[in-house]
Amino acid sequence: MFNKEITIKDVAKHANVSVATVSRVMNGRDRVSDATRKKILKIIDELNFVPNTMAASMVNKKTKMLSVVVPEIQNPFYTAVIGGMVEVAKKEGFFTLVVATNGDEAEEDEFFDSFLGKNVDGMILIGTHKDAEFYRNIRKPTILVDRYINDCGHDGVLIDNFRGAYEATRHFVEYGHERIAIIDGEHDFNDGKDRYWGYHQAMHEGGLTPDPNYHKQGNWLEEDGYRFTMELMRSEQPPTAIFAANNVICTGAIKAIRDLNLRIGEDISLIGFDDNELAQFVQPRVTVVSRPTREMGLQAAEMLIQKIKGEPSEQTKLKKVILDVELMKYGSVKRLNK
Amino acid sequence: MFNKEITIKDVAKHANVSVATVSRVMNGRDRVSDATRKKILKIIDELNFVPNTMAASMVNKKTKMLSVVVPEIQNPFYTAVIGGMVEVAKKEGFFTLVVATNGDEAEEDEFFDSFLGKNVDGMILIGTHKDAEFYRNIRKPTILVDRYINDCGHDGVLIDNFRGAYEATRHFVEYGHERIAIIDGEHDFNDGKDRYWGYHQAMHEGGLTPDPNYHKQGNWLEEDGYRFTMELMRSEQPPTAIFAANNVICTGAIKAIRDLNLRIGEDISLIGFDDNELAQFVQPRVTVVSRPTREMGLQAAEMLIQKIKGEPSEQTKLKKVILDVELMKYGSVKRLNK
DNA sequence: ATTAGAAAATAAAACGTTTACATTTTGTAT
DNA sequence: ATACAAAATGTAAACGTTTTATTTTCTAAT
Repeated sequence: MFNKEITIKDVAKHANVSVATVSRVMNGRDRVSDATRKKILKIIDELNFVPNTMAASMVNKKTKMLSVVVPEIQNPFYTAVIGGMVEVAKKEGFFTLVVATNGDEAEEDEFFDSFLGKNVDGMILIGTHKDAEFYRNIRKPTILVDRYINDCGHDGVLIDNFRGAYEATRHFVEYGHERIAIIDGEHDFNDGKDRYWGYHQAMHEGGLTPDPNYHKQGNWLEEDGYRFTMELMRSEQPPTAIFAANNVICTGAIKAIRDLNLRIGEDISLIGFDDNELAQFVQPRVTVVSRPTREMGLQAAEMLIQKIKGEPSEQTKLKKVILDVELMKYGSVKRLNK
Repeated sequence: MFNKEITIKDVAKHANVSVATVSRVMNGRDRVSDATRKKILKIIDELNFVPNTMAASMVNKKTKMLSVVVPEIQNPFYTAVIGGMVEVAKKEGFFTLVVATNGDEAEEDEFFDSFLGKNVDGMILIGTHKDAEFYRNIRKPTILVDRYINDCGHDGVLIDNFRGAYEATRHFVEYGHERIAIIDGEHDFNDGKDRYWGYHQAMHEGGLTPDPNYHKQGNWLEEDGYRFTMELMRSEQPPTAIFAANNVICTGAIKAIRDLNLRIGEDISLIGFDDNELAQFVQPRVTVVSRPTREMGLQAAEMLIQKIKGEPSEQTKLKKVILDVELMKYGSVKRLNK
């Protein structure tokens, strides 16, 4: 219980060699004779020696730690990204520091000031800041996920938000819908903005003019989905279709539709962006724009580690990886024409 | 981009003082004249100096890092615990390392070997190992959450699984149910075991003998909930009530009931352990044994930090904190008697 | 003006590694 | 046996802090 921590020196002493030799067998760097290697390995095992990574970090400037910064830790989208990242990181021998900023710029600042500044090899960032300046100040290898800020100076892993919304809306149009509503939120980040304009373009291409009364902007929250769906359906001329621009809005919409005693795919057609438990449960299952959440984490982590390992000279051009979305048609859209 | 990292030495040089003095103003430890303090603070700000925590850790043996080890990172129960923990940790100036073991003992071992052994001030552990030995070998301040192993030598934060299951079952009995089934999993850990015996006791107290045919043991998975519910309801003499011993089993049960075209609270009564999205959605809402997930994280983190800060002499007795559960009656249990 | 004592500041050791360079040992060809 | 290259190991500096022991500076009482 009170035995002092065992250091490389203890191992060296027991093995009758210098610390350098011990260090060498641990890192497999230089050559060491087979005999001594075995001897040292045995002693390491006997003494239960585990090297102090921080001491090592001091000299080689690698901490073998990554960090992932997300707005909140309980949203399934973020945990999926984190899950993917942790998996890759572990495989490559990195540990992952998880930081939640609560979507608060000040908290994000604080974090950067206090810790990250120095001790992490790289990070994956789902940022809250909206100014490119903030991101340009980050000197560590960094990958932006989901929310990309132009001129930020970092690589990104994104999905094609525009296309997702476009496909969803086009699906409505093809099925003969004309009164198509969209529930989204502030256009603070490109992702949300793109979704709106994807909707917009598909409307125009279908010969429809987006009606401002059918565009409900909240805060991307479940309660917005609920409230606006109620509002829309109780209006004089309710829409025949609703596009819920993110997962929780969709959840809210489903609940509202239920509480209004309406039938999905019959009284009202619905498409959600991003899958979710409820959309899968109700019948018919809700058609959704599915995005590869876990893959985003995997991809981002791979790019990050690549970057960390790579020569500094390999300063390639900035890279944005756009992962594809897919419209999963499950039958929550009623066919009106033909 | 390529400017060298700024160290405490640079600050000292610019301020014309020794590094010791700079260190002192940073830590507020010793006294420093007001004039020099101001001067140094200004320089720190100007140079944008952020101290290297690892170097500091080397000498004072505190990393200001906590770690939380969970079986998986996508289960809402674990993320809730993590969320609570991260919140407390941040407030106290600690960062949180998240480790997922995938419920695999070998992975858990590997983790302990490689990193945690030394570089974290303490940890919260939702362990996969079943042997007390494993836990006794952990020399760091550690709090076990949810799954407690006797004689492990660490404090724990738990919920009253026995009582939760007992209350649920008693509720069934009071409403006149006699054919009460339970779907659970292996009794590897005390939590699961206790739930079964809580059910068991309530049955006996209600003058009922638990029927082995009504006890379905799977692997605590959603598919088990689905499969066993199907099985039970299609049997010759289906139960009138089912107790789903965890959140995902309950989800599976709800889906099965839906697919069987049965009505919850009418054709079959259901109680789940731990709340979940679906249980909240269906109508009537499913009665659940609710446990304070986030609070578990908060409580555990507080105890942990307390322990870390405390004098080593304060070797108090082991402490198990049992948080209370609550049976939330929402109407998925039909009244059969009276 | 002197000096004791407090206050402020410094010098240097320590933390546990890695690694460039130096030295010793071993092996090989003459 | 000798010379020399290659292999194995050792020595010591470095990483960026904190902290103890020590020195310098200041304050105030004589």
